[in-house]
Amino acid sequence: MPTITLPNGDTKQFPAPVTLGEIAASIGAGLAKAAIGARVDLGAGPELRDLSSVIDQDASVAIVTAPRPGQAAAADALFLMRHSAAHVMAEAIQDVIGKDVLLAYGPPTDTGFFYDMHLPEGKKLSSDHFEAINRRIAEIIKEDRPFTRYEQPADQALTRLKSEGNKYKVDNAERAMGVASSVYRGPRAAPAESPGASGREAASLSFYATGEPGRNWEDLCRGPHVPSTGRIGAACVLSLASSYWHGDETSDRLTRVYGTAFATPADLDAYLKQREEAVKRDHRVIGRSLRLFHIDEAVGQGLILWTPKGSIVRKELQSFIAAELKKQGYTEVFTPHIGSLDLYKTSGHFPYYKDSQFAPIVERQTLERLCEQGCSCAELMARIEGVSERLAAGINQRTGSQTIAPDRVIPDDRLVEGFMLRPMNCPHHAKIFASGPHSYRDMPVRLSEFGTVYRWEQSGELNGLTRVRGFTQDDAHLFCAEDQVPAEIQGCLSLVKVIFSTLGMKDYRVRVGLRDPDGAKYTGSKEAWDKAEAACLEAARSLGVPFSQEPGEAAFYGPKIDFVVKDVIGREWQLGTVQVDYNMANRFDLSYVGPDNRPHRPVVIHRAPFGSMERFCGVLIEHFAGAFPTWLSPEQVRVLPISDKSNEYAAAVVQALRAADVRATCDHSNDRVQAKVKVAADEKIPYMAVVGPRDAESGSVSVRARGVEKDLGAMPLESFVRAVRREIDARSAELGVRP
RNA sequence: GCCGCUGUAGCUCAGUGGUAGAGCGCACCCUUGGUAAGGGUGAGGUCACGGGUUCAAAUCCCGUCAGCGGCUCCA
Repeated sequence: MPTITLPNGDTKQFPAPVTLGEIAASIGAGLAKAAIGARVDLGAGPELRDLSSVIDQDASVAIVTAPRPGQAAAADALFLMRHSAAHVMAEAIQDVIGKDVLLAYGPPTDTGFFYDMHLPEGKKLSSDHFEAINRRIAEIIKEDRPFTRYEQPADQALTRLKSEGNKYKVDNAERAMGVASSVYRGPRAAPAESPGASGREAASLSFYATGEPGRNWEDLCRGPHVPSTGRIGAACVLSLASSYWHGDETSDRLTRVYGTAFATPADLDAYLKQREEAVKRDHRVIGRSLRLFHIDEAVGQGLILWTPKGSIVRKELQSFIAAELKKQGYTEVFTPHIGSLDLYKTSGHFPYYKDSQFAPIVERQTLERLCEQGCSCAELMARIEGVSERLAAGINQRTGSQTIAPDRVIPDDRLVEGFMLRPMNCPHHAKIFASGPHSYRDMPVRLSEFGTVYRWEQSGELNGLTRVRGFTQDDAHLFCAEDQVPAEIQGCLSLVKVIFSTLGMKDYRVRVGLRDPDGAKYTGSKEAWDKAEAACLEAARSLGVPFSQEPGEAAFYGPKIDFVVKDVIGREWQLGTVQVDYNMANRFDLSYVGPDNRPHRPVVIHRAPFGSMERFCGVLIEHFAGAFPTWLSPEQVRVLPISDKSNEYAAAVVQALRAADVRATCDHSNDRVQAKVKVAADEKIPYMAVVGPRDAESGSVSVRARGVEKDLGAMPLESFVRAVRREIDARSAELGVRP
């Protein structure tokens, strides 16, 4: 006698087990018609289920419906459609390419779905096949075949899958049954689930036929699905990529086919259009057309050349944050881009991350001498990577923990000294702190620097401004007494908030990176980590925005609070970051004198509200689609003389603007005004000042603001200059000059 | 780093074995025009780089480099 609780609190009693479809029908015919699945809570948390699923105990049930025309589809509905569309696409691909394509894993994602598959030797799938595949997808949807679920005892199902010769499905089934030996930490896009596991004990495996089992296409799958293919509004294949089986780079390489589905063809169309539009916002495209930055093969991969226009944007951002830092009592320092290898052995960067740093720089004479002595490459490496006895003893003594492997320690006279391009700024700042005595009265010491760092990123990871090999952090290190940590974290978070609110960036998420309980890469004591993690969580809670806690995302020296945004393609990038570090002070033996006249260890906070200037500017270009607010615009006003006859007055206008520290130029070309307007509009310049004989006579300018179809009319030059100046000073996000 | 795709003028791209092309941009000339492209002329190319096949290669093959999309990484 199941009692069903509906979302509005009503309850319904059924004399016998019922399907979710029957429950929908009992509520209303319209609902039954619109239903495509249901969200069910049997007491263990809500889960999505098929309409055919039988409920034989008390439960909360919310029917998931396909949206009415014009209504936005709910996440659950899209999930069901996309999960189902993955099956339809896989069937279509097998129809087009061949039945011998081995399917591996095909989950829904945030914006669609993908299916990983293994193509048999000699077979190829390329975008040339998309048209045929999409046609077949449309046919299958039109055929409106039911998604038919059936179950088989696990051992029987496994035998069958083995006979079909698809090792991926066999593997899926084994994992679903819980017999797999290794733990599957699924790809981030697709959280680990047990494909085909029908119950928690997985005594049986479930399959879905698109139509009639045994006759139509089918796939091992745990579900849930929409009732029939026709209930997938519209679906299409989008792109091809590659992936590793289980995300393991030593495992098989698979072909990943991305697709998406929407409730209606109109929604799908709108999505595809939006994707096209997004590409136009790509910072690499805008960066080239607006000449904001340049990457040159001859300079090197992932190395940014800031052109004059981009440099203005970056410089304005730096001045903006510098003013905020001054308010918070920071002091500025300058340090070199390179440091002794020993420094990074002390800080721990070299042993922990040597593979993601540029190779050490060793003096030429030393190398020549070693060559003459017949030193092998392997020997050289060992002697560079080794740690001196003195250094190892010091580090171990201070931290009390074994941070240097014994085989790393070699006699000082065998050691080859070198330098490194710095991967982080903190060691230099630590040495500045250590260079003089500090009283508790002077704490915290806040050292800031726009510090450029270099990291050896894998070539396949490089991406425009967002992932580079040399970048400048708006870095600072706060050396605090322990009881100052919470307030200082708050101060850092407020910087990030000022940046985001000034620039009108609302679409970000906050991530608290904690240590992975099984991870071995971390340095420092458990007690220190516990304290640091508690401080970060406390600060995140006070932020007033939702945040996620992510084990394994911590830095090797401490936990952190990150601000993450998405680019136009939907990829996530970490921008601002605040990291608590209880380790660096130990490693560098930093101290301050407390009120008790005894030395105390400071706690160090690393923070970079922009993160990296390169990445931030990349994201910012996309945020504004290149149309920067006036204060950030490389060119703020373009003066457009009607003809040569007005050149003299135009020059006077430019001069007046420049005198007020407004970035202005004049378009002297012999084009007509129409053309000059078009060019200035394409360059996304905030204001145009059209000047002709009439303006020269009255001392006015005819103003046109970006994004406004018509000109705003004439206004006195002086008031225009004043208005623009006021807008810049306010760092206004909007163009506000009006006559 | 791995898989796939791509690489032709400053930019966007056409050219599929037989003389290297277009539009935009650039230079110059005409035009002196009041708000999203007036007209003309011209310069500009080791067809990414290196090898191979061929009478002949931008085009076919191999390798390298770089870019793009993923994956894997990411202090």
